[in-house]
Formats: sequence, C-alpha cells, structure tokens
Amino acid sequence: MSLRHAVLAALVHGEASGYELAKRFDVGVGNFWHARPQQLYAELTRLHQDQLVRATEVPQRSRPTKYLYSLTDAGIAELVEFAAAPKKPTSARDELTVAVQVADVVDHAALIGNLSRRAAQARQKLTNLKDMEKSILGGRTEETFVRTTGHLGPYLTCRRGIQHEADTERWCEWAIGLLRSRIASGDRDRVTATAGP
Amino acid sequence: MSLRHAVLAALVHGEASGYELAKRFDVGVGNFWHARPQQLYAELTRLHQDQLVRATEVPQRSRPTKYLYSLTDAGIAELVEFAAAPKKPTSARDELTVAVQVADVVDHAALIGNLSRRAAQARQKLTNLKDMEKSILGGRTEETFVRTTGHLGPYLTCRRGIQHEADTERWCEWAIGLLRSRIASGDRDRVTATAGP
DNA sequence: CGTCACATGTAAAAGGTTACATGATTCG
DNA sequence: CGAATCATGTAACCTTTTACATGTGACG
Repeated sequence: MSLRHAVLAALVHGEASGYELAKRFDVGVGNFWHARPQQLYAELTRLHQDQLVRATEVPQRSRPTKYLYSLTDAGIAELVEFAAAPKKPTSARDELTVAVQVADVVDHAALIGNLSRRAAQARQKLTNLKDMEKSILGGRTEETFVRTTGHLGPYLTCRRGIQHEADTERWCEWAIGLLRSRIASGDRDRVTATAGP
Repeated sequence: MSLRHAVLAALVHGEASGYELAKRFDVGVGNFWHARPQQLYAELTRLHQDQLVRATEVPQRSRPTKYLYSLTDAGIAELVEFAAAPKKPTSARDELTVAVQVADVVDHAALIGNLSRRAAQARQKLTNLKDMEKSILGGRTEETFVRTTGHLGPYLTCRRGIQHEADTERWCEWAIGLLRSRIASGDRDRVTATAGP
C-alpha cells in the first residue's frame, strides 16, 4: 500500500495538482515508483479523505476545476512513520531479462534488437538524470552541496537512478557482444520467429 | 501477461512440478521475475489448458498427486515469439528509495537502519549469485565458456543479477555515509518517528 | 486544421498478495 | 516433540493497467 507514500513524497517538493504530480512521476519520482495519472487522481482523493493532504480549489475558465494538494501535518507524520518502518525488497519484474534467460532457444537477432532498444532507453534516461543532477548540485561540488543543502534526499535518489541506468546500459551492450560473438563462432539449429511449418 | 513467459522460461531448464518450480523462482528466475507458489500453480494449469506445457501425473504415497510439467513444441514457439516481441521497460517500485527521497523530513537513524538491512540483503543475494555463477562456469574462463556452452542465457541473467546486487549494496553504503556525515556536521529540526504531541 | 498542453475522472479487466486448508514424513 | 520438506490448491482482497469520456485554448 505504498503508492500512497510515493505521492506524499512527491508532495514534499511543494503543492501540486494531479496533473502536475503526474509529470513529477514521469521524471523524478518515476525512477523509483511508477504510477499512471488515473492512479494519482484516485490516490489524491483518498489522501484528502484521510486528511493527509489538504486541497485548494482553483476554478479554471473553460476547464475542469483544478485542485492543488499539499501535505498536512498528519501527512508528514505518516511519511516519518513510513520511513522508519521495515521495507520490503523490490520485486523484480523484467520482461527483457526473461527473454535473455532463454537466449539459447530463441532468435538471436530479435533478442539483440530488444537489447539495443533497452540500451537506448537507458541512455536517454541517463541524459535526463544527469541534467537533473546538475540542476540539483547547482554548480557546487558534491562535498559542498552535502554540507549546505536541505535537500539531500532527491540527490541520493537521483544518483541511484543514474547508477542504475548506467548499469543497465552496460549490461545490455555486454550481452549483445556475447550474443554476437556466439553467432560469429558459428551457431546452428537456432529457432527463428519467422520459421513456418 | 508475462508471468506465463517466466514460467515457460523456467521450464526450459527441464521438467518440474509446481513445487520444484517455486524453488527455481526463489533462486534463479526470482532475480528478474517474482512469483508466489499460488501464482505458479494457477499459471501451470492455464498453460496446460492452452497446451503450451504437457503434464505427467506422478502418484505419491500419502501425498497429493504430483504433476511434472514440461514444454511442448507450442510452448517453445510461444517463447520464441515472446523473445522477438518488443519489451516493456521495467516498472520500478522500491519502497526504500521512496523513503530515501524524503530523507530531509524524516528520522535519519531509522533510515540508516533500513539502508543497512537492504545492503545486507544485497550481500546475501550476491553470495548466492556468485555461487551460481561458479557452478555455471564450472571452472572454465568466461571466454572458453561462451564458446563451448549451449546455456548462455542463464549466465547472462546471472551476471545481470550480480551487477545489480553489487550496485545496490554500493549505493546503500554510500547513502549511509552521506547521511551520517550530515548528522556529524550538525542537523537540527529533524522530525523523529517517536516524537509525540 | 491538426496536435499538444491542460485538467479531470469512471469502469472493467488483469495481475498480484494474503490468508486459509490439508496432511504425511523426515530430521534433529 | 517441533520444525522443515513435500505437494497441492481455493477465496478474498488489494493494486495496477487499459480503455473510455469530455472539452478548451494555444501554436504552427
């Protein structure tokens, strides 16, 4: 039940509407918690009912009324409790790795295609995250930043994302290399996706 | 809908009962796809109905009859198709990182506790995965292995796991270091989990 | 004139977790 | 004598995804 805490965490940064929050989940928060806009709208309603956030109505001309949400004291208390509670290990679920697991039974070219696409995605995310890191550090060195800032959290998670994406890219490229070398050293009896009866 | 493919992937290694499969998911496959035994029993039934696996009844004395499942040709074809299809990016969901994101609002000591526990889990998994790697390589160097083997897939995914766990451990320890240095350099106004009214 | 940004949701379906149920055998 | 291993499942619940619904204003 922890979409709830991801939303609260996203609101620490400042008040936001559901729509704005969705964008925060697309860039920053999305690195450690995915959620679709629909989920956010629903969760915000629940959080409001439970008084962990307060909502300010902002009428729009020619658009649905917008609601700006911000943390209440109860909301902050909830976060404090959450951070102290034992955490479940992340539950891994990666289709690509499932496909790689069966590399020996499967069409190599298609697999390599999938690995390249993933590598490209990782590079894209890396670029975004490095921009984010730059804007967090704001010209300071890490050492200075850590001593000065009141916003260590976002920096820590941003670094986490950077390392993870770099790791992903490295692994994809390495796997591609091995699969290719295997093709080069001659492989027979490979089943292909297009093989008909 | 890809628990299905994770199960098929696990069966490439050889026939298994639901119970045995649950163990494969605990060790090997679990590194990239989690599933509870109940899910596996249900999925195996479905796969059997769809004729992607065949089932051999094995009566037990004083125990529920056991079913040994193995891949059919249709099952292998399904895997081939799956491996060629475009893959969704992994959906990140990590409670610990959510907690770290709000480090600045939250009790540092408790957070550090959570980070240490995660680091310890990562070290444990690393040990297991390195044993697995050793048994896969079977004394050969990577180069020799890659040229000789018909089981590249499991090696690739095992390496993925190793790198990921190593990365996790490094990040946890690094984050702990920064959080501690922040305590040392004097921090005030930290909300603690035990603070009452 | 088409597409993107804004701004909210509802409803059904799929996927995953937790709790419960049963019961013999082996090991320390 | 208690715990772990073997061996299967059902049912209720919670979470996530997908599809649908609505409509304006700005930009090129």
